Amino acid sequence: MNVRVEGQAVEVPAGVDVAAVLREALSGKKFKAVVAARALPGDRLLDLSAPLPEDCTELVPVPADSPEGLEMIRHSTAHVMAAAVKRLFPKARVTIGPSIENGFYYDFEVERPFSSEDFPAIEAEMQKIAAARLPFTSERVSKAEAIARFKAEGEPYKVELAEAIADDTVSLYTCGEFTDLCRGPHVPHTGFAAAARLMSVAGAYWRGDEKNPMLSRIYGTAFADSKALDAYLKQLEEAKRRDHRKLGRELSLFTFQEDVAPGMVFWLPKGMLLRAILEDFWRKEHLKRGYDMVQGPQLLRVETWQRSGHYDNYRENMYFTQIDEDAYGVKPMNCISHMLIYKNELRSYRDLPQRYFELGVVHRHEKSGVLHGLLRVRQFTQDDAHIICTPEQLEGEILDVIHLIRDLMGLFGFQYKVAVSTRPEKSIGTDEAWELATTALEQAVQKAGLPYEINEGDGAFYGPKIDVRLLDCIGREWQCSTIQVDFTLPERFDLTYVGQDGERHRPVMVHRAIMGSIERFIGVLIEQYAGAMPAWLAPEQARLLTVTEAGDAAVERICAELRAAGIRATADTRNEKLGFKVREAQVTKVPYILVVGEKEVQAGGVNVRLRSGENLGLKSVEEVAGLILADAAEPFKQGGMCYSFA
RNA sequence: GCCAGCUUAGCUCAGUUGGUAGAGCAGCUGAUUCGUAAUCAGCAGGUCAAGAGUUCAAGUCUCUUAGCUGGCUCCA
Repeated sequence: MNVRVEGQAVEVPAGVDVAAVLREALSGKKFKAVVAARALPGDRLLDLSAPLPEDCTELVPVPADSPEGLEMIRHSTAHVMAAAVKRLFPKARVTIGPSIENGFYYDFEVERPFSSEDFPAIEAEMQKIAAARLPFTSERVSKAEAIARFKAEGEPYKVELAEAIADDTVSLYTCGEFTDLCRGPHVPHTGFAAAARLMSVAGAYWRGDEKNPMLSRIYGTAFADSKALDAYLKQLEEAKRRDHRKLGRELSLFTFQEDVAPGMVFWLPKGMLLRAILEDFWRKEHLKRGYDMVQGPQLLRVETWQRSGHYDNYRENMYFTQIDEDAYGVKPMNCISHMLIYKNELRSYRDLPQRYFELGVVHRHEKSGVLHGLLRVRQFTQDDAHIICTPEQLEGEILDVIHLIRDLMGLFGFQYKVAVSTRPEKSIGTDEAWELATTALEQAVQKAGLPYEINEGDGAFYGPKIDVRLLDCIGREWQCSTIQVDFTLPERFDLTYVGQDGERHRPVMVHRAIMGSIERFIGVLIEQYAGAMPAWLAPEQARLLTVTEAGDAAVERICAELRAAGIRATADTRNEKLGFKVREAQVTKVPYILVVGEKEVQAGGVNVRLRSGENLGLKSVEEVAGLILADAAEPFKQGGMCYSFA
């Protein structure tokens, strides 16, 4: 048979393995860095030791440092780690060990959970296995035989996994004395697992279910070579410098007092100013886009939460308070108030859609282990809105919301992922309603031209949703925007509008948040900009520095002028050396550093230094004010930027 | 809530085989008046997260609780 490899035709006798074909076609050196091959047609990923498929017409080598190659190295390294663990802890039971983004993990059932103190021994054993360059060999056996073998080895989790496989035969991979149930493929030998590092331990439930036993998980990472591994570890260190919790302290933005109010933010003057600017911008943007601002009470009577279903479904996350005979629930969401505002008068189809916007402060008693700086707190502010509309208006309303999401994310340059979540098993509402809402969501995302994935069965019990997730500095995903279609609450609260026919009809409600929570959004924002906020958001836009006290009067005067022009300027007239004051302004990320010394006093201007270190030289006060104001112009005001009403 | 680790001055961290606490930065006081990332000196600052236990003696060993960090489950 004839096969093409990188454009070159190779003559292959039947039954020859993939490695032999590649070796024939490629130079020896190039072949070393190849860990697998793709077979066309069919796009199958093959072990190098696998026999070449009969129908194969083309082979594409998979290099070790390609995304696919790395995935294989990591998956194989997970096996090597499991082999090392079984040598050191023979009683450990193996479960699963996939590759994940940036690494891999393996879950074990052990008497004593692993701690990072176990890492040196495990890593040393892994190095031994890697140095031995043991081949990964695969075999296909009957399901019954695999189950019998895992039973004999005392591996109940593997038995359970094998039993769940639909096929009659299963594939097993062996390296050294360790055999694992695995679909493969794997790298040719354990030498490819040499550039590995164990990262952390974690408890993880078997199959991700809280009711199952907790396993001990070891996270690790692996790369094609040690140089790439070192580069990755260095990059992780760099990323930690952008951690919003560290920057929040360094830039005096916010603080936590864990003993007093765990999971709740104390906003310091600069952080509160940043937040106020962001909120102010956001309110104006909502008014421009046809929303009305409303605000409901912080507490609602318990009976109302019973009616909404929160008392039955969400009680463990709510705070309650009681005075005399009156019991109240602190709101965990804003939707109830918005519906009650809708119901305040009789609505006509001419009034729809009603779009209620609220920067609503909500409290949710999150489990203690999940809190994380600004990104996961117990008291937070949602940029929440509820759109109450007719079924016919649904798709257009959703499209507008998606445009708003796209504009905001584009404004800050965020990378984000969109997912449409469909009807879960436990849900309420008619098939038609679900169909209508899901279609509306999907069509809107498609019309907006956003790539998205479908999360089958991941919707809320009352309706399907769109979620948008942003990445923090080390690549963790945080859900921010959400659009949810809801038929249930309008039903429960008997929302109606009078149609053209004079009859009462049931409106649909869309719950939506764009930033998600102001706290979380600011947290991700700080990491996105590494603390150097754009001029329009910077709490302190310009700082005037004196060289000696001879400049004090000029600096005070210029500072007042800039403030009068609407610039957030401060003056640093402390008796310190200029270098000291410049450094301090620079580390606190002030966008404009304005120096006033003898020269500038005489010329009647300031010396302009940017936080990048660039020096723009002497400029008049008017010039500088113009410069800063242009730089700090509110986004969306600037020529059509980000706008997309197509 | 579950698993592992951590908690020493406002911040970042030292602290020996158990012998009763130390630095830098920040703060305060004074000197210094200086040109683009750290001027010098002095002073002050701690129930070593909280509680209990072992011990002649605990920052150090054991247990309990709280909080934090990284995960799991959940979630904006």
